[in-house]
Amino acid sequence: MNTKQFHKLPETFYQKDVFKIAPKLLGKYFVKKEKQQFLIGKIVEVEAYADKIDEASHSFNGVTKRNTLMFDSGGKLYVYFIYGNHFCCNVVCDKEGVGSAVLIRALEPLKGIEIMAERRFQKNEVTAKEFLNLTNGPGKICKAFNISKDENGIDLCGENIFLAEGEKISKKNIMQSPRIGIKKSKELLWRFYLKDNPFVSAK
DNA sequence: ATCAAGATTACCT
DNA sequence: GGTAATCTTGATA
Repeated sequence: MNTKQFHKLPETFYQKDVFKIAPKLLGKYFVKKEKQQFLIGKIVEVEAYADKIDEASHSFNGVTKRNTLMFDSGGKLYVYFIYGNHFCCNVVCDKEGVGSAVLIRALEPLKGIEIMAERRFQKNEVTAKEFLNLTNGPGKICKAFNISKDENGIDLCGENIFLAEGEKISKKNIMQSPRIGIKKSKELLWRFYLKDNPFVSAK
């Protein structure tokens, strides 16, 4: 298996408004190339984070040491550490100077499931219930895909971690809701997820 | 220097 | 459905 068989998303895909990109990420494949094999998950839930108008965003108050990548040009991976335990990964959007990114909240595991299971549950077989629980949350995705501080800033147009064309999603299957786990800017409906997909983190 | 909050998760009742 | 765990970051002094 090599990367040629994937239709990798081009740089131009990412250099647009975050609010346009977020729903388009649904159905795309999130791919990580590892020594042993590829890990692949279909994106089923995301959240958009913007600057200036978005009080919940890390970028709301301008550039800091942590959020610098959000202001970089689109097509990078922004990884941050939260609650003393978890990493979350985001797709940086728009042109340089705009502080926006899309949080990847849930994946449907497609390939490399044994590796994900080992990292999440310390065993390579999973029950049906555990399968649904593998990557249905931002911290769980990073654990299963072994993504941490070291992956912060990775170029999504490179060979290591990238997004690829996946399933075609019809508009009527895209649900919209308030974002999860935030206190400010709750009124913005910037969470997008696939209707009836069992790997979505919450209703 | 100090401190409170946080884009979560797992485990409990 | 509620909450403890856990520690980095950014704001304030």
